[in-house]
Amino acid sequence: MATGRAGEGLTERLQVALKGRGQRWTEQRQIIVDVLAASDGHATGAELIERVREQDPSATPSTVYRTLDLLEELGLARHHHGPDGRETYHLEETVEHGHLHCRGCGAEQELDAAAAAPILKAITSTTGFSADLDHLSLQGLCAACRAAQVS
Amino acid sequence: MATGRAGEGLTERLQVALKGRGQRWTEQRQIIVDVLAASDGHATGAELIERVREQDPSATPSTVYRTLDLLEELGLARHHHGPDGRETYHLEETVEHGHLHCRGCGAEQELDAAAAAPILKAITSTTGFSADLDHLSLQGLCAACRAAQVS
DNA sequence: AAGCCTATCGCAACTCGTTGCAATAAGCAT
DNA sequence: ATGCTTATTGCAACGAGTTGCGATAGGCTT
Repeated sequence: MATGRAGEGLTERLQVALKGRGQRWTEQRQIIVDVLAASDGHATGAELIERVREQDPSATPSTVYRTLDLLEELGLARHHHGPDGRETYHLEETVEHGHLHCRGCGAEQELDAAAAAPILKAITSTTGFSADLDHLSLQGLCAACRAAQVS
Repeated sequence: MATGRAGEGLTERLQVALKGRGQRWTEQRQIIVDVLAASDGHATGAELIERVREQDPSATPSTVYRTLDLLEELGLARHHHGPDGRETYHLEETVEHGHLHCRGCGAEQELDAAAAAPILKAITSTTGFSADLDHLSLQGLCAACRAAQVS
């Protein structure tokens, strides 16, 4: 985890996928993928840019965001929006998961596929809608804060 | 519907609530509330600013956003983030509801409290988390798109 | 090895939203 | 009505993210 260097398999998969679409493998993209791999968990766009810049000061926001979009198209990365609307990215390697933001204590907990299954099922059965777990970002009160609010 | 003028009761409620907090009732705020009331359904921050400007060209983004925040504190308005992270506001008068964005056809459907109940219950029972319906903004595939995707 | 096509990059300008600060004005007390 | 306190406004600068465009450079062809 968080090796600081994308696994060889990952880089190769990318090169092949890009070539197949007539797209190119560049040093910049290597760096961005590495940074993303090193930021296991989540990172905002701004954070990623900052870290990429440490390795290549000439990198610009547009390039980073465009690469991030590309990685999403390839199904390699995902992004979701936090409660403030800011973007957060993570590698697809990371298990697909949802997010729960507590507006009481500000804590953020993850929601893995197993825990989410009953929820997604409830959504489908009441609305016919099949929701993407990765975009499931809820805000509310966690159990602890609800207990504390008995007041 | 969409009267273009906030109901008298609404304005009065606001004035009282503000006074109670040592805050002030201003022409700007009247305009913003009116615009919000006229935009039945939802409107992005930028849209609201534009409409407010039609009535008062001297209004600035900061004022509008600050007023919107205030209205939320008072429980009079709500905002949520669309799939692109942009903000969308609506009056609290509007029934509390969630949102479902279909990534297939781009349609957006609302999720009323009754339909959401089983979902919220599932969330609470599997995570102990009590989610806010108004921040429930899901992305996925609607029934129609899923059917069309049988491919 | 040289050349060509075009994907990618960096720049600059722009949109949406936020924040600090000084000037204005709302609403209370006199 | 006059003055005082301070909430609110407008401005200007900033942070995050996006987009158009000319310049660079990747990688295939010859």
